[in-house]
Amino acid sequence: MCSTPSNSLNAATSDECAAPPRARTFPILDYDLAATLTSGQVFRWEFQDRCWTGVIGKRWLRLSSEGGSITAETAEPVADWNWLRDYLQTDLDLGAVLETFPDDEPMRAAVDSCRGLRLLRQEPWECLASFILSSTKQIVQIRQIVALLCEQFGEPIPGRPGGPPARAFPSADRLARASESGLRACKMGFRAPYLLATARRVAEGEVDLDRLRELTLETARAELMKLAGVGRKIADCVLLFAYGFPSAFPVDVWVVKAFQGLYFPKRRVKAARLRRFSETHFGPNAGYAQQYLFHYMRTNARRSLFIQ
DNA sequence: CTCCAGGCGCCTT
DNA sequence: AAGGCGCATGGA
Repeated sequence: MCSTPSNSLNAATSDECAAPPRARTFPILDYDLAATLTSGQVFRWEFQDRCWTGVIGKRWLRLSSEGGSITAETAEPVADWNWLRDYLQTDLDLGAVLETFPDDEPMRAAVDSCRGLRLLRQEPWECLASFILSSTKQIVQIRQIVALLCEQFGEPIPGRPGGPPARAFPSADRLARASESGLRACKMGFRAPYLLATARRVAEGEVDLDRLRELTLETARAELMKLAGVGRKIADCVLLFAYGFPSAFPVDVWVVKAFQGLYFPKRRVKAARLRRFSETHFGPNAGYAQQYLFHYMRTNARRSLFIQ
């Protein structure tokens, strides 16, 4: 795979009782890795040498997709791969999710254009911090800010074999000890005080991100929205991308634009109304449907189907 | 040059 | 409750 000698996987599987492998292949159908990693739910993956290179927790890795499988290669041996299975959500029955989508023209177009788009299950702090940085920014700029933040504050971890160290996403503890000007140096502008205040509250334990898993969607959302720089939209992104609440439905400018022309062609529609509409129209996996529409709007549609 | 970007917080009505 | 505006920064 990738640009490395391709014997790592074979060596690992043929050499029983040896050290844990550095590579692992997951058989999976209907998984569009490129769409998934570029669809604006996550901001650190880079495509180079026909592989996707990124960091999950404190592990550097690269992913490649061929036919009916995804192959992962890490910097160091891994005994238990459940962390990656969970992140990629490889056990999810995507077909069952797609079946719950409404059978209307825009939904069909969105699914047809990127069947295999998935939702990841991200680490909550990284997801929360990244989306605090996302407001009124284009995805390319969010990626740049996050990259600078990781370079500046992230813990060095083993990277590509023979290459420089990679960086973990900086912890809340570390960012809580940063200065506002230090954060502004990462080009995040007016978002710096928001990120700093939220990092401090998480670091102090005033908000326990792990505990949110046990709450209802509404209660978890209310907890997130107590944090600086976290409104309804960013809270819903975290609830969907990190906690896996399937009905969390982030409404952003793209979703407003898409729905405006489709379902509310006459009057100007507000985000609150779109959220209520989404609860009934898109079914139990409304969040998943939203991600398909969002990605479709950003890539294929532009101003063809939705905007006359 | 202007316009706008996966918004939020705060200030007016 | 609902609408308007400023906030940094950089693509398009």
